[in-house]
Amino acid sequence: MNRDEQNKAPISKQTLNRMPAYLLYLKNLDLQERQSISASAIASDLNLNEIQVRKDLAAVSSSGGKPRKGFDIHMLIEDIKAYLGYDDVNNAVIAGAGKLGQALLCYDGFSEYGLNILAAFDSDPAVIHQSVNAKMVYPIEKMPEICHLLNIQIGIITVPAAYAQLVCDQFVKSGIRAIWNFAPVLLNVPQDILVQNENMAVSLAILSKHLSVKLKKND
Amino acid sequence: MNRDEQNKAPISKQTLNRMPAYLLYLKNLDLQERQSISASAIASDLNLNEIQVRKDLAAVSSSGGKPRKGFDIHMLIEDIKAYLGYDDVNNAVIAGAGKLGQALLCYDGFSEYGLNILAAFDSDPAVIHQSVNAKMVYPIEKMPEICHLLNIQIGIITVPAAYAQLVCDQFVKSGIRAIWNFAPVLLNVPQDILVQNENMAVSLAILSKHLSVKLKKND
DNA sequence: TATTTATCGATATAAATATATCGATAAATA
DNA sequence: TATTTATCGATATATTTATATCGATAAATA
Ligand SMILES: NC(=O)c1ccc[n+]([C@@H]2O[C@H](COP(=O)([O-])OP(=O)(O)OC[C@H]3O[C@@H](n4cnc5c(N)ncnc54)[C@H](O)[C@@H]3O)[C@@H](O)[C@H]2O)c1
Ligand SMILES: NC(=O)c1ccc[n+]([C@@H]2O[C@H](COP(=O)([O-])OP(=O)(O)OC[C@H]3O[C@@H](n4cnc5c(N)ncnc54)[C@H](O)[C@@H]3O)[C@@H](O)[C@H]2O)c1
Repeated sequence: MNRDEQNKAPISKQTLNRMPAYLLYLKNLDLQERQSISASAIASDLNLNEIQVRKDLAAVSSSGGKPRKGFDIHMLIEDIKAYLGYDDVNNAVIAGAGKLGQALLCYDGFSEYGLNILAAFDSDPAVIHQSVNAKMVYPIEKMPEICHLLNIQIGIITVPAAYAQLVCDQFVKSGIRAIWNFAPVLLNVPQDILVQNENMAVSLAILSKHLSVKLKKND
Repeated sequence: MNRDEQNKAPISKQTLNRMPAYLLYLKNLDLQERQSISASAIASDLNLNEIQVRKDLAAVSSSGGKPRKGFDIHMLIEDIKAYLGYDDVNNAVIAGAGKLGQALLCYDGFSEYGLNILAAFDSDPAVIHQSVNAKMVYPIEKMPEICHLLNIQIGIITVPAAYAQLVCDQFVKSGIRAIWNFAPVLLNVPQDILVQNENMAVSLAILSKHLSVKLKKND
């Protein structure tokens, strides 16, 4: 049990958003070379404010940092993983074994984050009953049965936009509790189901704004 | 020229993040059925605060809303697109024509956001000199030449994590001004280059936290 | 035409988040 | 061992973001 679960205030959304970056940074440090690191050093490397980093880390660290040394890297990694829930394995399935769906099926890196993709569903006879990266693609009609059987928590949507709501409804009926949506659609779900949109549109807007500002300065 | 460019304060980051959702929502409205919509109605449909929506829209709308009617849907769509920079076309290339890179190459939806992917680069002889969705995959060595030739602004990184920094450096040398990075790596770039990370880890952390909280409540 | 009303936009307040200050302390150094 | 110092963590302040209040107004209704 970490300090958060014991007595600390819930962690802010912004802090949560920064956590994966800290984790990535810490994992790339050479543990042979050093065992601990200060919030100041992390802040400097990640171009963040030093106090912000210190507060973020204090919020998840189980043991705290030490003056003149900082935080124990290994413990901090474990604390962040535990906080982010990467230690809890969640079963997931994909709806839509097309280009993107297959890329996700083939990616083994998700296990790092506790995501365990077990199977996929599709409506196209050309892909069903085949396996992709040792994961079966089932006909979409089998979704309720298989989801209940495998105790699936997360449904991943990679069907064309036009079918996303339909497939979403099927997921809800199949007992999933969260949806990871890659289709450019705003999904309607019951209150207790979480929809996490992977919205590339936001990234593209930020890129586009950066470029247009730069262009203007050069004018 | 919209009101922002004329005289208004710069728009907040949070407002920018919500814009793509407004745009998607507005695009799905039936223009035959209705020509205008109120901030209150949008807020209700998107589960957002009404005042927040009104302020967000006021920040980008060129003409403002009218009492009892709201905002003109068509104009609002155009205003948001212009604000997000989706009207400005930016040329891009992909480094890494593997599973994910090819999915991106095949996706034609990016043109909606002003992203124009022209070609890809790879080091694997099995994929180079082939075309994917009518876009050529060139040997990675040709990157500087082709990027300069095609006036590429954005470099998309879909190589394995271990090669991401290397490829990133090549992009910088090739004169790109922004990077869209899908590899789980924190890239080092010069000050004036923007790195936009497509960090699926954040989504997975949010999903995981949602599920773990739910589980606890049921205990 | 007068009245009502939904909605806007401006201004005010509240909440969340970021940054600054400073005393305490563990490790390094003299 | 005494002194210095980098860093922490607590508390304070500033900034950003979200929400509330309210008068003005264009459209609907009487
Ligand atoms: N490819 C990308 O890079 C990319 C990027 C961003 C977003 N997206 C979104 O992801 C989704 C998938 O994109 P894609 O490029 O993989 O498309 P795709 O056409 O390659 O794959 C879609 C798959 O969904 C299946 N399908 C269609 N209707 C179905 C249904 N009712 N039930 C089950 N399966 C069904 C199809 O048979 C196909 O295999 C789209 O919504 C797209 O907008 C894709
Ligand atoms: N596939 C996914 O769903 C997914 C999801 C999230 C993140 N990612 C990340 O995206 C990246 C690509 O994933 P993928 O599944 O497409 O991998 P992949 O192995 O299918 O593709 C990688 C491609 O990069 C090429 N490559 C390797 N080194 C290169 C170099 N030095 N120069 C040019 N090309 C080079 C390879 O030849 C290959 O074609 C990885 O960093 C991965 O972590 C992938």
